[in-house]
Amino acid sequence: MISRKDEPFSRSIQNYLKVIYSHTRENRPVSTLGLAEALDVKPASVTNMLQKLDEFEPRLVNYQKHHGVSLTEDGEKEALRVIRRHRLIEQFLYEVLGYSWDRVHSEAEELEHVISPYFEDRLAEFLGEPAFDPHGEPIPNRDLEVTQDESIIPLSLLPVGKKAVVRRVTAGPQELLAYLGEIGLHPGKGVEVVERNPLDGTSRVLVDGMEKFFGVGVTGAVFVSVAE
Amino acid sequence: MISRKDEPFSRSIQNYLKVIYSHTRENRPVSTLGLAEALDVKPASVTNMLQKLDEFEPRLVNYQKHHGVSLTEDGEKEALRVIRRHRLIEQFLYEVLGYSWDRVHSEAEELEHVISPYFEDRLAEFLGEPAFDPHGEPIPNRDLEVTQDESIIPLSLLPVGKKAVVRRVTAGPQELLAYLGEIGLHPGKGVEVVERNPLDGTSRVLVDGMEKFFGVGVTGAVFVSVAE
DNA sequence: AAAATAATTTAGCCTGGACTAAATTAAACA
DNA sequence: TGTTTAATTTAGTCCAGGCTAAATTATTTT
Ligand SMILES: [Mn+2]
Ligand SMILES: [Mn+2]
Ligand SMILES: [Mn+2]
Ligand SMILES: [Mn+2]
Repeated sequence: MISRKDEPFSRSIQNYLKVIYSHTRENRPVSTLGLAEALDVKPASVTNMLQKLDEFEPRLVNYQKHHGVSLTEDGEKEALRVIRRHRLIEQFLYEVLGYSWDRVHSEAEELEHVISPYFEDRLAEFLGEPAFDPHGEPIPNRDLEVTQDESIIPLSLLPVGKKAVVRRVTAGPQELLAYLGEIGLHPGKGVEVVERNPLDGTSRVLVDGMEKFFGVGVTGAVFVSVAE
Repeated sequence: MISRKDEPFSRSIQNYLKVIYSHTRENRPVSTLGLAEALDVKPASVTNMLQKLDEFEPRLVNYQKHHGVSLTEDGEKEALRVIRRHRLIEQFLYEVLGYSWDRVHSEAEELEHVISPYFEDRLAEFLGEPAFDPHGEPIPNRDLEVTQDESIIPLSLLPVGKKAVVRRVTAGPQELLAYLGEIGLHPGKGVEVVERNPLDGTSRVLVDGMEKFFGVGVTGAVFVSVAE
């Protein structure tokens, strides 16, 4: 039983919680190996940290030896706090300081651990309480509620010929993001699949008046909503 | 001999360098005790760190057992980099996010270690390459040059009856700064000493149309330039 | 110049969060 | 079901940067 002492969680702990959160959005309990990769840390270090996290008071994760971890209510709250800061900062860097959207992530990854609650509030206010970050990811509000639009689908599933609007571009490798930005594939832009290879899913896509070719690696990471 | 490895200096090291820099602006080599107080750390820890700093390659400080430390060229460069970031951030918090000037310091104290060179450049540009922070302290420019106005004097030395303009309010305890802000004692404001007690230096001061009473603790920390 | 006091340094310890190598457990396959 | 392989955990280290207590050096006072 480790007491909380009212100190903020360490930067390491915050990173762990955030990664556990995003990974459990998809496949339930996360594996040690998965965390190790995402955090760029060796598996033994992950086990170590999970054991600590598991005996925090109040408990932040549910950890079962050899069966992965998931977040408790409290762990999820904290993860969402970090994510809110991260995305607010990204939005600030993009809108105010003129960063390109492929540069915002690494900077936010550091700042998210350092700004005070007061800074967070002032920044959110200054930005006009934004609901989305530059990649189209939802920013949890002050009460940590996340608005998740149900009606969005990956571009890989958009039927040929249907017009759609880009809603979210999930951060892949920095260079990919840079490229997609250059060709104008941003949230809000219209897109249409003009042809799709039935074998490997490769698509010809009309974006910003130009035709481009994407594999499923790309079309699976771009989310769109079909124009009504 | 400790190699640099091109990693950035740790947050601890940055804080040490910054404090050594400001303390040596006044009284030459800084004492272990002085550093310990300023850094809120025990003297033994300071000695420890100074020994490490002294064998960095390239060397950051000149340290002589029992005779204090001072910065080398390289150490001063690094200190100025941190100070530039600190003051740019303070200016941002004050001008853009609407912080009061007594709240900017503690926030900047953290952020100064975390922002990237790119962030620094973008921020400086966004702010219009400011030369002073909210307290009137000079912000080193991109080449780390500090403009120091020679003609400013502490309010404690301003002759009775001479009109002057506030130029700098050196950060004291937060509450004092908050009070001085409330009564309008900011850089740019006019002031005049209407009477001074010859015994203890206590002064009646006209500021923002109101008369206030200050001890030398205050008047020594407020710097003014005499109106031409 | 000796004694008393103050400042500094040394020695040894601790904590967080990483790592490697070895041991163990779970999963997949024959 | 037994065996091989993959994932995970344990055990023991390391490093930064703190700390306390004891030892040492400087400074001041008598
Ligand atoms: Mn992070
Ligand atoms: Mn994002
Ligand atoms: Mn600092
Ligand atoms: Mn300042």
